[in-house]
Amino acid sequence: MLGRWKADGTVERALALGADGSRPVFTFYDGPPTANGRPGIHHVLARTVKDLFCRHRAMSGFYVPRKAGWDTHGLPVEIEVEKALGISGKQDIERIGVEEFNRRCRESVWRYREEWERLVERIAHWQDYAHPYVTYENSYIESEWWALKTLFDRDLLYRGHKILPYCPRCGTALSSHEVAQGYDDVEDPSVYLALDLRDEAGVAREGSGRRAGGDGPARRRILVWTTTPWTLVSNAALAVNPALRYVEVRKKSGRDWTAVLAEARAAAVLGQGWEERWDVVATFTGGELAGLRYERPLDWVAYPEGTNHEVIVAEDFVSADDGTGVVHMSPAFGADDYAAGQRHGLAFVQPVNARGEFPAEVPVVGGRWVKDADPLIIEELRKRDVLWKAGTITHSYPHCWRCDTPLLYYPRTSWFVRTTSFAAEMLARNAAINWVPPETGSGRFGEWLANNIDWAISRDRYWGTPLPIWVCDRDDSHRVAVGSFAELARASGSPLPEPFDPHKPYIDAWEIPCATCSAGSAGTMRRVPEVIDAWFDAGSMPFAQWGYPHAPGSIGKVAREFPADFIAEGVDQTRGWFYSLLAIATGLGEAGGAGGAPGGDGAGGAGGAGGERGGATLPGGLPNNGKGTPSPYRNIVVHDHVRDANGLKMSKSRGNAVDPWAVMERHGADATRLFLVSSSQMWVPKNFDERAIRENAGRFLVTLRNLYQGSFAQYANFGWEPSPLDPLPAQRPLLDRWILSRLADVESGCDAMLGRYDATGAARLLMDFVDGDVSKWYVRLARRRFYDVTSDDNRAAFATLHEVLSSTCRLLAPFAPFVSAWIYAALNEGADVHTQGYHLRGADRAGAGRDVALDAAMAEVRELSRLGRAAREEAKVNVRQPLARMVCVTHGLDGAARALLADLTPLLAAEMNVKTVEYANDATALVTLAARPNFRSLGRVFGKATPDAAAAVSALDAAALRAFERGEPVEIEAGGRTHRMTADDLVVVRKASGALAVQQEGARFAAIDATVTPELRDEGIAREVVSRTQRLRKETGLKVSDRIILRIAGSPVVAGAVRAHREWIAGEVLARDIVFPETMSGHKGSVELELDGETATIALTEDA
RNA sequence: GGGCCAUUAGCUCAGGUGGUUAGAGCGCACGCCUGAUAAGCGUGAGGUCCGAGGUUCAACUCCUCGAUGGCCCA
Repeated sequence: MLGRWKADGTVERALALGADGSRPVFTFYDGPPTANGRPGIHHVLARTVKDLFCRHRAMSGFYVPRKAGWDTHGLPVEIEVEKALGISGKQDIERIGVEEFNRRCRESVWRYREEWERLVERIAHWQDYAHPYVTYENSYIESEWWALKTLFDRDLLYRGHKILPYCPRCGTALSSHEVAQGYDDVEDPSVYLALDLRDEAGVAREGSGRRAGGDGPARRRILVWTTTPWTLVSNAALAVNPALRYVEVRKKSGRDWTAVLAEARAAAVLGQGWEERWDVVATFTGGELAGLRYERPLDWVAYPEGTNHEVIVAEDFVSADDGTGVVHMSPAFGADDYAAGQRHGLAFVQPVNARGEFPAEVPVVGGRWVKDADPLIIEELRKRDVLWKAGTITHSYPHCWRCDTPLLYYPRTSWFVRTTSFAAEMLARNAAINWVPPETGSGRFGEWLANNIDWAISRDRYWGTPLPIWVCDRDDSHRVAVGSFAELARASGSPLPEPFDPHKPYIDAWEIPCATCSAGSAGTMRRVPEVIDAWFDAGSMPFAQWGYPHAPGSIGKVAREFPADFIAEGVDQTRGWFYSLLAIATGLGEAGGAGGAPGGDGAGGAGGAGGERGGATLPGGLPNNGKGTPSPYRNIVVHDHVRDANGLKMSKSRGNAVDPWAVMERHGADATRLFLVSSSQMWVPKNFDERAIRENAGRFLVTLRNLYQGSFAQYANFGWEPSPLDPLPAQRPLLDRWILSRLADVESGCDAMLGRYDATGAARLLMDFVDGDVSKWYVRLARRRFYDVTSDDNRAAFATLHEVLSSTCRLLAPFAPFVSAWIYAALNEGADVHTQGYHLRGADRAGAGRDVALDAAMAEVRELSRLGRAAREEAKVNVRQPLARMVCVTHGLDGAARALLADLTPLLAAEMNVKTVEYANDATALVTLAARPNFRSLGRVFGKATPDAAAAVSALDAAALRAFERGEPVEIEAGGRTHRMTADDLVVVRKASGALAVQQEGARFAAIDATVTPELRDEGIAREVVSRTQRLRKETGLKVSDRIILRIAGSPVVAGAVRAHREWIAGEVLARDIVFPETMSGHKGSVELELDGETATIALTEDA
């Protein structure tokens, strides 16, 4: 198929279908993968999901733009190159030179591109890889510059501090991804301090606290816990939880001081049974403690002027799970601390250098590595009488994954997008997104948004989109953001070189005369050194993939294709791409609402605000194309990860990663795709067991192929092809109408499920249909009709099977594009299934819609035959032995279905190989009635007495039940209460009794009369002879149309049976004659038979 | 350390709002079929519903605590 597609340009044609504006647009955005790692099996899942829904929508009549993309910037790329060069850390990179380093990064990105593209082709992920967006290309970067400038101009981009995990040995901050690799259990100090509260306006005097006795002692202390004593040097505040209860306690043995701590921590800090040794002299809420002042433990470093310090603040993050419920705050060394410091204007003291050492001028610990300073600090605290107790604790702490140095949380200058200022808007937009599954949107993502903090987008690295902000060397408050390359040329006064590379180090050479400075003493503006977070690259793709707004035509493109109707990625993207898309789109706002807040109505799809060149009049936001919501994606499918067969994460180090190529080789792309979506819902973690591919999806595909090759193609050679001579569906036999009805039902079911992004449901529905209805029932029962080439009935059977198989291919195409294309083309003169409509509606297939009554009747027949077979099994009479009669009791059919059941009875009789089928009623001796109680209904009435009531219902006799069915009142008594039965309270079941072989299930049963009369026996023998002869024909290698002479020798019983059914046997096995020689001895190819205790020998010769 | 999700037959999975007999497919066993044959059909055996408490007349289902695995944070 791949070869044919390539030769025909099938993929390109399909992708372009409707691009001329003839179809409504259904936009897909591809989350860009990095090509500097090999694709794994989880990528096959991701690609399958993307392809599947896009393909379905394209087949359903949409134009589906799906531009591929590559993520090419960022730390992972840099690390890859560092490894390749055998270097580590920024010093090494600077030594090699940024120019050379970035050149290698640019190459490294494409290391596996070819493999990626081959895999994508192999799994038939139809996407435009010929024109991908690449995040390092100039037009992409320029587009981001526009976005960053837009944010800057709206005061949404600012410079601040961020506390980052930092490795003092490598001199670099680590990303969260890197930090996550380095957690390790270590033993750290566990230090409790008792700090003096200052005697100022106390809470007690406000009357809000409750004091148990006396005026309070002279000395009041508050208990504080920390595992990083070295940060006490920069202590600025203490934090309490406003909602927690705190107690002030006094030791019973000594009355000279008190201590304050969280009530919930008292037992842990003061010891079990603390109430016996301590008096509670007051209780407060954390909120009441806020505002109190205290003495800091160490005064080695001065606080900056005008800052707040040595004060108790209330913060929600303080927990009662460990420590004392009072947290030591050092804004320079903790993210929570820093945030609180911002809120309360706390002193920012940073007495540690970039190597993680205290400067020499700090007393006691000067020149020490911070961790080595801990013991000295503890000793100092003891001397100063602020140490309560000191011990150690084992907990997990992050370390540098490269050099194993403990990381410090360290303040770095960083650029931020002020996402907090539009967090509410993001939440509102999120609420309009259809998340699949919904809980990811409301839960994981929603909570993340609710706790949103400003987005730190700068990185002190090399290979990334440079932050286009120039700062004046005279006054660093003079800043300008550059929104396009033309603007840079204009501002700097020098034209762009050819070629122009906006990456480091070249971009850093561009200088701009400062326009803000007064004339004559103008400073020079230089670019800030940072590059930006690669997530900003990814999140900019809705517009940057088209070079919006600079590139010609990009404004129209974005107007038409923003926002996406559909995206699909793994859960790990929740805080990554899903967030960056939403944050950037929300921050940029809409172009129509001139410079203002998002929410203006926009230009109603015009999207043409501003000229496309010139920079000065670039649009101030993204278009609103009238799709109703400005969220960058309207539907999102979140899939989980693929784990190994034992449920463990796949990883290189474990060696359990699965090579997708090997899987393709062994099972094929179709089976793999189908397995991945059908085996379980994609949003639960999937355990990947290769054997399961074969057993499920693989077997299904084999069945489908057999249906086509073995049942259709083999006989289609006899000359059938679709024609107006075929009977209309309404004129076809019930069996045909039934399978077409089922097909119509499955079609609308699959279409609806894919419409709401339930691929697993659709796949299972379709697979059950093909296996259960088509293969196990329709084809089996209709098989004989395919052999008789001349009749109308034969035409009906072929037309029906052709329709069923063609439609199945269309329904299957999104899941298994190869087989479905192959079979469809074979059935339909080479037509391409992928450009067909997915779902044919009633009008396209006259008179072949859903027939509910027929479905119900056939379902009943199938149930009865299942029970009937079980009954035969029980009676030990095989199916080839004809029997006289079968007696059934049906269940739950309405009038229309009951009428159809009568019409289907010949089918049931044939399937059961019985002469007659009777439907029994209550009067038959075969049936007894019994009542099954409905606990749900009875429970409402009887409560505790439900079990008794149920017993009473079960005890009702047949007479009472008949009366009940006639609508006469029937009562039961239980728990001292009399209750008149309603239809909800019980189900009347018919049970079998009598002499026949009976199987039943619930209220339905089938009984077989297993009596074999001599006539039936002869017939059985005749059928047996036919069966063996057919086998013999096959073994002899005869064609199905070859004529034979059949010879039979055997007991009188056998001979009699054969004579009695001579005509029929001859017809079945295409025998010109049946002869009965005296002996078969020596006849080559003769076969001994044992027939129901009799023996016989048969042989055949071809009749030339 | 915190949050979220999962745990049902040997395997992969179903099991609205609690209702007494917990289902399906595969695998397995046994049998059937032999004009789909490296196929097709049927029957059967397999389950302390992860564990321990609790709520209830009634718990796979609700609550609490724990175990294991996963994800995301720190």
